[in-house]
This record gives sequence, C-alpha cells and structure tokens, in this order.
Amino acid sequence: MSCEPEIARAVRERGRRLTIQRARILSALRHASDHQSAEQILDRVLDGDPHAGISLSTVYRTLETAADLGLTSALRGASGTAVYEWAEPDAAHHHVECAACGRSAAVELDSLRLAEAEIRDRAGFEADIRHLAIPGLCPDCRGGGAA
Amino acid sequence: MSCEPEIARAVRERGRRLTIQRARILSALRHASDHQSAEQILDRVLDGDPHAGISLSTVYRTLETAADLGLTSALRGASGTAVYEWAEPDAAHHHVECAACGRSAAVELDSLRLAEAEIRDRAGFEADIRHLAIPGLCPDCRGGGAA
DNA sequence: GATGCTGCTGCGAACGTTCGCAGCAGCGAA
DNA sequence: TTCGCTGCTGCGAACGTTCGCAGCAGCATC
Repeated sequence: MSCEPEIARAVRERGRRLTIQRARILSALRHASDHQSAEQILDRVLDGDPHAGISLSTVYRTLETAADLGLTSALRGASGTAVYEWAEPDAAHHHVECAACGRSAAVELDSLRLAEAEIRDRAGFEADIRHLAIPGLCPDCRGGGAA
Repeated sequence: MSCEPEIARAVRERGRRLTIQRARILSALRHASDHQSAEQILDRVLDGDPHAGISLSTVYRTLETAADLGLTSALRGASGTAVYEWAEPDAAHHHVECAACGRSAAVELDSLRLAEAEIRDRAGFEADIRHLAIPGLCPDCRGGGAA
C-alpha cells in the first residue's frame, strides 16, 4: 500500500486527524478499480485485516469527510445506494446509470458544464452535477424494453 | 375534489385499476401546491379522512405507478427523501436543490436538453434529467458559507 | 514520555424506502 | 347480479443510511 503516506499527508494537510480507520478505508477505495458502495469498501478493509474492527458508520463518515476534503467523490443514483470513487482531479466526468439494469457509464459532457453556468445565471445556485448519477436507460435495456 | 373523475379516467385508460386509495392519494397530490413527500401526502389523505386506513407502502407504490403512467413525477434529491409532484405536461422543468438548507427551485434549462442528446450520442443512454434534483448551493448558503 | 483537548469511533436506534406475503377488491365475463 | 381472475393492499421485516451518545485516541504542548 504505497499510497498510505500520500493519504496521510492529504488528510493532515487539511487539518484532520489521521486514524487507522481512515487510512484503511481510503486506501481500500484508492486501490479499487471502480465505484464501490460503503459495504463493499468495508468488505475490502476487513478482507485485508479481519480484526480491523471498523464499523459501517465509520465508513460512511470517512467517505463524507473525504468528499469534503476533495479526496473522494460520492455518487448517488436512482437505486438509492450511494457509491464512492477516488477523486482523480484530471478525470472530471459525469455518470449515467441505467434505471433498469443498474449498469453505469462515465461520460464527459460539455453541455453539463454549460448547464452549471445556466443554473448559476438563472437561479443563482452553484450546482455540482458531477456528483450525480443521471438516470436513464442503457442501449441494451432500451432495445429490449421499448423501441 | 372535482378532479377525481379525471384521475379515475387517467388510471383506467392505462389499464390500471382504480382503487379508493389511489384516488385519494393522487387527489391529495393533485391539490397540493408544491412538492410533497410520501409522508406529507399520507398526512393530507388522513387529514381529509382519518378512517381511510391507508398505509405508507401504498402511498409509495401508488406514486411509483402514477409516475409510470406519467401522472406524477418523482424527484430524488441529495437529502435522500424523495418528493413528488403532479406532472403538468406543459411545465417540464428541472430542479435544483440546495445541499445546505434543502430549499429547491425549478428552472427551465436548455442546456440539459442538449445534455440528454449528448448522452444519447456518446453513451447510447436514454437519459431523463427531469426526475433529478440537481444538488448545489443556493445564493443564501453560498454567500454565508463560502465566497 | 506524560498530559489534555477535542475530533473520531463503535454501538445501537431511527429514518425513509422497498420488499414479500397473504388476503382483499376492482372489473370484465357470464 | 354473481363469479373469478389477478392486480392491489396492509402488515411487518429488511434495506441502506444517518444520528446521538459515551468513550477512545490523535496530535500539540510541556
């Protein structure tokens, strides 16, 4: 886990305490290849160390804190289950999620950047669409279900 | 409640059964001036008739069914609590919700229509952004919190 | 190394929502 | 009007998530 010092620095630099739990949870998410639910992250942590004694509450709290710090980003879709990913500053993207099969895809959408500007102009809101899983129907489910 | 025949017709026309519960629930939402949570709707129904004996499960199921039929639209925001509104076909709009105070606003956004087209082109997904409360910070919370 | 502040944690309860089940009731057919 | 099919309902349990609380432990200070 070569990235633990990096995580430690990132947490402490922002004036937060580094706890064993935070290091384990963030490291697990850091090494995950794709979106992870809170429960999946806890499984990963306990997989690495069954005696870690980390609770699900702590996973949720850590992920929320880390999102505040800009280390992770949370993604809440129509399914109700939130998923989390390590925030790569370069890989700013948007997410589409199939309402039927749950499959998700990442897309880079220029029009959503426009939309954020439009929202600021019209309603004065500072919107953040990146943390949103846009519901929809994927090609497969669309083909099978409707036209 | 002059609109009950209208609701009855709308439900039956689409091959669904009209039950007392559905009529009451949809009528309550129809006469509400703004977004209502499932619990608020149940309160309204029981307020009109305390002996109605309608359960929260039925409210949720009815609202989901009605959304399928295009009668209502569900709106799931970052708060986790879903709210529902009567679907006015003319008033297609998008929703922005303040992550800090929960206040929401409706905006008509051309760029989100573009985004739907862009998503179709790039990912093949048929997206529906209208049923989404876009998280953000309202002018008040933005002013008080950050800049 | 010892001490103290306070931010963080685990526990368990509670929230809003969904699901499975057995029974009820709407609506078409007779 | 009666009958039967089956879609709908109420109940209660379960899900994912959040919250309050008391105690623990990171980190700055000495």
